Amino acid sequence: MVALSIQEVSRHCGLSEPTLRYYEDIGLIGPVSRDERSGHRRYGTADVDTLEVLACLRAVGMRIEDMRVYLANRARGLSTSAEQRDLLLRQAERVEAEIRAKQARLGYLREKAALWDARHRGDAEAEAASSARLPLLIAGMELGASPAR
Amino acid sequence: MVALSIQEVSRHCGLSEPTLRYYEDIGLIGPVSRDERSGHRRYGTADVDTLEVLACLRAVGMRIEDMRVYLANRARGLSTSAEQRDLLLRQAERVEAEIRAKQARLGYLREKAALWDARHRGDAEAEAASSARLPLLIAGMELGASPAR
DNA sequence: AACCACCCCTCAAGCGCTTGAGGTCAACGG
DNA sequence: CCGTTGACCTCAAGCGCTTGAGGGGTGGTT
Repeated sequence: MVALSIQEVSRHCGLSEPTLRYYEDIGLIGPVSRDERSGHRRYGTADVDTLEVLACLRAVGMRIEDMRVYLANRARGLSTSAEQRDLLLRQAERVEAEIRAKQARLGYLREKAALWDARHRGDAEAEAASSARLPLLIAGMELGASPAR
Repeated sequence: MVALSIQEVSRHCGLSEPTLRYYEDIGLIGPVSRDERSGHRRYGTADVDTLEVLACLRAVGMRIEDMRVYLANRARGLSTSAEQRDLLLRQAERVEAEIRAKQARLGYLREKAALWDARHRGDAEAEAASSARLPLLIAGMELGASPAR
């Protein structure tokens, strides 16, 4: 039985140490066993496996409550496989929307930077051109879109 | 002098009503004038102009404190144009990194969905193939990357 | 006049972490 | 043997909103 420290687990699966503690606090994982004398967390293989999955789900922006559902389904095995698939596909759609939104925003940022650069250089013509392009970019953005999740 | 309601401004610039109130609370904008008898907020042209900019900056993930800097610089005019440009370009780089991270995560999600779908269909071969591809996708993700900002 | 539907208001709490303060334990060098 | 890292611990507060509770004002119907 391996018994990794919080730092090792953090590096391994890319979740910060506070996040690991937080996930334990809210009962997503664990309770994680402790080193008798120091009281430090020692993560076993099962914990790490679960955390790897959680890290990926989190990375794609899944909410905690959906993670709970996913883990519960996983524990129940095959019977829920269609549900698992749909949970993930819905999430994938959300991520795609976020990517599209971000690309639009990126265009805006770059144009706005060009505008200030033109001002900086005292290039009135370039400044006017940028100013003219900006409203189009704003129009291209889905305004209602969430900022970052 | 126009005097838009909070709902109108919200729709116009894509910030939620609570967010508009919040931005006023923390002094990013305003204080916004009020309708004498009802106490409702009435936004003027200057407010709306500022909010349009803020909506875009927020949409690209700029933090509140950077927005304050941006607005302060804007008020000071040309002298800070190079600074403005750099503030925006730094932000653009962050957004690009986020997009790359999200695309990697999307691939992971889709593969994981395929895995559960294979399980659902009882297709052991497809399941094994998906299982084999997943670790590569995980390896391709920048694990340390922030989930969404 | 009473009722309803809206729009707006102000708190207060929740979300999913991050950051920071303050303290313990274990191994190391001087 | 003492002092210093360094990794860990536990709160508590902060971030940037969102959500929800509890209420008021206005306008149009019955």
